[in-house]
Amino acid sequence: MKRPTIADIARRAGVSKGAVSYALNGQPGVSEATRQRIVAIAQEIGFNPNSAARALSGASARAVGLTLSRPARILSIEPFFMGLISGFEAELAARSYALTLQVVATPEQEVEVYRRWWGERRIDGVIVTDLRENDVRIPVLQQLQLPAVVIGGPGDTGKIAQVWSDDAGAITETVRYLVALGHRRIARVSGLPGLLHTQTRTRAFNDICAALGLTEALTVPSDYTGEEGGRATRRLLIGTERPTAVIYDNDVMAVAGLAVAQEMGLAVPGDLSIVAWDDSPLCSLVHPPLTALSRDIAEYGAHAARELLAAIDGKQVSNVEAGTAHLTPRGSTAPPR
Amino acid sequence: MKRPTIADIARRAGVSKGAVSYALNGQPGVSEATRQRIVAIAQEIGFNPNSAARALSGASARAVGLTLSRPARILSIEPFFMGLISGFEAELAARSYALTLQVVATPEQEVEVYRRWWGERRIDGVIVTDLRENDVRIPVLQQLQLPAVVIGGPGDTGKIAQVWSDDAGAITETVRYLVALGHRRIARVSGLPGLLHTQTRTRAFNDICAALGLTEALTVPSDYTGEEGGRATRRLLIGTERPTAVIYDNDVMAVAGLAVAQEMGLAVPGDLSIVAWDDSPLCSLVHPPLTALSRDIAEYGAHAARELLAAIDGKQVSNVEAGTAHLTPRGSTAPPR
DNA sequence: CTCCACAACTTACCCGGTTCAGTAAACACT
DNA sequence: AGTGTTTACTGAACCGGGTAAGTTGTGGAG
Repeated sequence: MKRPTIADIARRAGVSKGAVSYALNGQPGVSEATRQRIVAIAQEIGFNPNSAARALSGASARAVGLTLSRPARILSIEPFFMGLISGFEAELAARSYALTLQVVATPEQEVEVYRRWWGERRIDGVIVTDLRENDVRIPVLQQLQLPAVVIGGPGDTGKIAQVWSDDAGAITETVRYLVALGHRRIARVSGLPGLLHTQTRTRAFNDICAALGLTEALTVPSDYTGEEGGRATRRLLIGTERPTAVIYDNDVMAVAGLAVAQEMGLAVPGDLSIVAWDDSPLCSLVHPPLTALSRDIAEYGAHAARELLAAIDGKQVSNVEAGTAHLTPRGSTAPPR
Repeated sequence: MKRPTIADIARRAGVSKGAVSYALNGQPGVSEATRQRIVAIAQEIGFNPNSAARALSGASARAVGLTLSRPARILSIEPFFMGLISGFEAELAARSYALTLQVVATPEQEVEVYRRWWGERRIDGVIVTDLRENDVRIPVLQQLQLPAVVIGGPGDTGKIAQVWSDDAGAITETVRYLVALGHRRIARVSGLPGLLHTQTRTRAFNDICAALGLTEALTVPSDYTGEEGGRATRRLLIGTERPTAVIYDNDVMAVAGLAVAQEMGLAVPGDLSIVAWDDSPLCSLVHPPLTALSRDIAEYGAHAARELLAAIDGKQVSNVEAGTAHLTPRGSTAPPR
């Protein structure tokens, strides 16, 4: 089948290509009557502008890029990214931007992908996740002047917009809640230590524990996988002075931690309370259901997409906080025995 | 920053644009010495061909499309799709094709997206998941002559290539295994009944149960969500003649089913054996770990991507079976008490 | 020495939109 | 009536690659 072009429309409407272009883009330069006639013809023959031609003549590519830099085995089970993607999509589809995805292994590869995309003019902007300290991607994006939005700060990203949620506030609330229940030995199994938001959480965790006089606040670094989360939990629970509550940096590790506790014959929440960060259906469907730090991840993604589209439109955007995760108590937390 | 173009390379190399194009694409028409000089310059200035220009001049867009047609709440937790995406990516990245993603709500919307992508010349082909009976997408793809690969057959897709795994064989093996353990009352919680592979599984399940003389083989339709899976499980377990084993069509429902059993005071696997379809880390990290039907989903995706790229290259492709899921026994299956 | 074949290029047009400069007609204003 | 100004267009250049057709230059055969 042949794709209809504006030349086809122009011929049928008896006008020039230029007039068709003005009419379809809502530009001034054609009369209302002509515009309606042209739009009707476009509708009728099912016209869609060739995105390549459009991108080539200076306009935008109407696409944004997202790189995912976790190994496949983590990506497949981590609900966070799919939630994020759904959120992006809702916003992007509304403005008919496409989302281009690439799975990468390292930040260096990610930089390569950004350079390639930029050179290919394939995308108008990128969404950057998992901000690190002195992130190598930031200077590259600035150099290329590629519109971007960073998720996972707050951090130093210069003029690049950020969307973040108040992790410090959330963890503070959680520790206060556990202490109110009577817990004194609270541990934490964290995500990848290189990520900025992990560091933010760890700092806030240490601060609030110190403020409340908890001397044994311990953070065990992990990597978001269930296996590692389970191992970290086992290590925490074999000590003589085992914690009575553990906070996990994602839901997958929390579920794994729950399984380890059950396997070791500990009652949850009687012997051990568990809190998961990032609520997902996963938390509700295990037994007992997990107390979790909930936030609307899709909305978080939608927010980021809106900021990115604004940046692409040339609007100066600033750092935006997208809302704090709030504690959703379920069956996995209780006063210690 | 200005993007380098072939004109820049041509100027620096002292040749014409055409020569550069021939050199970079490995076409005859330039001497080996000139080619190497041109390639070196391209390398040096970090040249990437503008994908829009390339797509416009008749060549391919070097991108393929994937639509995901499940609600966000299912997508976020279902490990299958992320595994599939990782698999695609591995293959696509190797040939530097981009993956364009769109989340849709209905098959009709999906068709709209295909039409738009085709009109925009944004993609060279699409990957179709969740094949249905009399799928509305198939005739559209044939009409548009858009290269495609279908995942989730086997079904009637005319000339469009299919990649599928032998679900009937897998479920037969599973039922035989459970019967060998001594189970006689085996139930199944299925995925969306409209999907062709769900129907394939149901038919095979009924057939093998009949062949083995199991009269109470019951399939309860569900929708892949944990909530629905849990509800279906509860309905199965409140009867007087409750099943001693349940097979779930995905891991999420299986985990939910496990939680329901635990909540109802049933021991797994003592009172109830559980089998999950599609192994994911999720199955190993609950307690007890779930016996699952494993297949390499990423490889499944990679396979599909290879077929699609072949179809785009104009090679005639046929239906391919991508390997059967095999039973991985873990702690959730045992002889009934 | 002439002619031909072929390699190694160059030239020019194509793809399908966007956009700017130009133009003719309609209209307003003095 | 004559002079701007505005409206509604047209025509052509342009984006950056791909490629068919044309042009050189070189070497070998006769």
